[in-house]
Amino acid sequence: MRYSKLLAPTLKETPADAVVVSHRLMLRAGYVRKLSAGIYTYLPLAQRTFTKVANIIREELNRAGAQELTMPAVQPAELWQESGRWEQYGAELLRFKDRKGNDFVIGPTHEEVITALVRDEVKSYKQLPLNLYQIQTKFRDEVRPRFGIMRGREFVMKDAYSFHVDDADAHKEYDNMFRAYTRIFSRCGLRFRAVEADTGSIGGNRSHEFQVLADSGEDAIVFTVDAAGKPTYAANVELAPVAAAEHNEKPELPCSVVDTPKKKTIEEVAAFLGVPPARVLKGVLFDVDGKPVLAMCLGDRDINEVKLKKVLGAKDVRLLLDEEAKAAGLKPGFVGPLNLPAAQASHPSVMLAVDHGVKGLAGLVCGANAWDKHHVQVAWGRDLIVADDCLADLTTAKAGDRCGKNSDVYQAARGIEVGHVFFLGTKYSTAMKATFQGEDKAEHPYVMGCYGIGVTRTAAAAIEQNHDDDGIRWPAPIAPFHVSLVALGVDKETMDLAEKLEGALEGLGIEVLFDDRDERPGVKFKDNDLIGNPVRLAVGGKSLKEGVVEVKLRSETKEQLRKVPINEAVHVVAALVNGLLADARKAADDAAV
RNA sequence: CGGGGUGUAGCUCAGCUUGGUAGAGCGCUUGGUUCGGGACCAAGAGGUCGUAGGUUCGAAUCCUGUCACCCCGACCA
Repeated sequence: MRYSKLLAPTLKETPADAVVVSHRLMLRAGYVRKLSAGIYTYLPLAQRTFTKVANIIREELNRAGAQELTMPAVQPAELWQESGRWEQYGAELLRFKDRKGNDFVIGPTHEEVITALVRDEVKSYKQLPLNLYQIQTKFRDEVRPRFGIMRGREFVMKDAYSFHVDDADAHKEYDNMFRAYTRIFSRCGLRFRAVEADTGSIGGNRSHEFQVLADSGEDAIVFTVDAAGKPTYAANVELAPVAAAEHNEKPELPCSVVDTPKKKTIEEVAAFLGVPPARVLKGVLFDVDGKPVLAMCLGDRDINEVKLKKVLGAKDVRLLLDEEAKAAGLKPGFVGPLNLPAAQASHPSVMLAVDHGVKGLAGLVCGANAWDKHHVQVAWGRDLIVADDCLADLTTAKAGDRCGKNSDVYQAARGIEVGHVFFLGTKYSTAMKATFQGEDKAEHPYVMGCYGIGVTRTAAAAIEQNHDDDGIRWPAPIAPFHVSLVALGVDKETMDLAEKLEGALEGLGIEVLFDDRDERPGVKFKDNDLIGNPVRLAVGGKSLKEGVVEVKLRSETKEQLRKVPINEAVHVVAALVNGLLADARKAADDAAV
C-alpha cells in the first residue's frame, strides 16, 4: 500500500475533546473520526486492525467448534416483549417505529433473536450442543459515551450464544470458550487477566471478564498470586470476596453519647473526635426492593451494592434519598446500628446489614440516630450485638485485603473489559418458551451460555497498553501493516530500491505501508511512529551510500537501529515480522494449556 | 438525569468584560530555497462566528429560546 494513496489524516495537534491515550492517538494517527457522540467512522487503518482482531476471533472460535452467522441489527419489539427486556432494558435500548408504526429496536445484543431462531429451527437433543456467533455493529444508547472508541454507543462486537441439553454440557462449553478467549487475547499480543465477575442484568450465575491490564482502565480488579507470581485468584472488586478479619478487642471504656454538631461525614466526625476514620462506622441507607436497609462498614471502606444485593437476595438496590430516610424515622448523617427506629404504621422497620470486618472491634464511633449526636466507645458484643444473618462480606475489595477464597493478600490492578463469558442457564429459553425434545421424550428449555468480545474496544485497549510519546506501538498480530517502508528521498535510486523491497516483502505475505510521499524524512518518521506499525524499514539517504538499509522495531530506540546490507534486507525484515507473529501464537499455545 | 463548561477557518485557539463590518498558529494551494526526527521565504484559497428570535443606527460580542458537543457524578453484558 502506498502511503500517498492512503486516507490517514494525521494531526500535529491533539483534538481538544480526547481524554484517554487511545482516543487521542486514534484521532492523531488518522484511524478514526467522530460523527456524533460515541459514533465514529473507522478509517482504513482502523479497519485493517479491526479486521485482524476479527479474524483472530474467527479462527479461534471456529477451531473451538462455533459457527459464524449474521443476525439482523434491526429487531422487532415483539421479541423483546417476549423476553421481558422491552420494559427492563431502559433508555439504553434504541427504539423506533417503521413506516407502519410498528416498534423496532437496534440490537444492543442478540439473545432474543438467537433464542427465537434456535427455538424454531432446532427440535431435538440430537442437534445439540450448538454454538453460534456473529461479528457485527451494535448500538447501545449509553448514558454517557466517552473515551472515544473505548466506550462508544456504536461499536463492533463478537457475540456468541450456545445451547445445551443440560447444565453440565453448558459448563463444558463455558470452559471451552474460556480457553478460546485466552487464546484470542494472547494472540492479539495483549497482557490480560480473566477475572470472576458479576452477572449484572443479563442474568445467569457464572461469569468471567477478560480484562486488559492498563492503568487507564475503567474497572478495578484484585488478584492473588502464588510464590511464582502466577495468579491464583482474580476478580472484579465488585465481586471479590474479602475474608473476615479476626478481631477480638476488649472494651476499655463504657459506651456513651457525645455531641457532634453538624458533623456528618466520616472525615468530619473522625477529625472532630480525634479518631482515625477506620474507627468510625459508616452507615449507608439503601432502598432494597422497597424496604429501608442500613448497611454498615468501617469508615475507610465502601459498601458494595452488588454484594449487598446478592446477600439480601434482592432484585433492586438503590440509595435511599434523604427525604425517604427521614420519612422512615432516620437521621441521615447520624445513623447507627444502636436503637434503630422501630417499625411504625408509616414505614417498616429498618433492616440492619453489617460488614463482617466490624466483628470483634471495640472503641468504635457510630451515629446515635439523633441529630448531632454520636455514640463513642462502642464495643462489639457489648453494645453492638448483631445476629449472624445480618453479618456478611459487604465491602468492595481493595489491595491489602485478604482474599475470601484463599486468604492470600490481594493486589490491585486496573483493567479494560474486552471480553465476557456468561453461563446463562434457562433464563431466556424459559421466558421465550424455547424447548427441545430430550431423550426422555419430554420438552426441556435449552441451557444457554453467551460470550462477548468488544472488537473495537480490544483495539483501543491494545493502544492503552502499547504506546509511547511518539504514538502507537501495535502488537504485530493486530497492527494495520507489518512494516512501514520509509523512502528517505524521492530520487530514482531510492524509489526503485524501495519498490523492489516492497514487492519482495509482499511476495512473502508481509504487509507493507510504503511511504512514497515527497516529504522530509522527519515528517515521515513522525507519521509512521504515530501509526505504529511494528517494523520500520528505512531506505535511502546516507545509509544507501554505504550500501545498507536501516531496520528498526517500533519498540526499539534509535540506538538499536540495524544497518543491513541491501541484499539481506528482505530476509531480515521477514524474519523479524515472522518472529513477532510466532511469539504471539506461542503465547496463545502456552496460555491455553 | 443532576452539576459544570464549550460552540469563531479542516485542527488548536484569541477576539466577547467595555457592540463599530473577522484574527493567529498549524494544515491546505502555488512558486522558490531546503532535505535524516513534524524546515524557511513569498503569494494565495478558506469562516451565514452552532441555530432561531430579540435589543440596537449597528451584534461574534448584550438578552431569550433551542440544538450539539465535552467534563464530573449517578448509570453500565
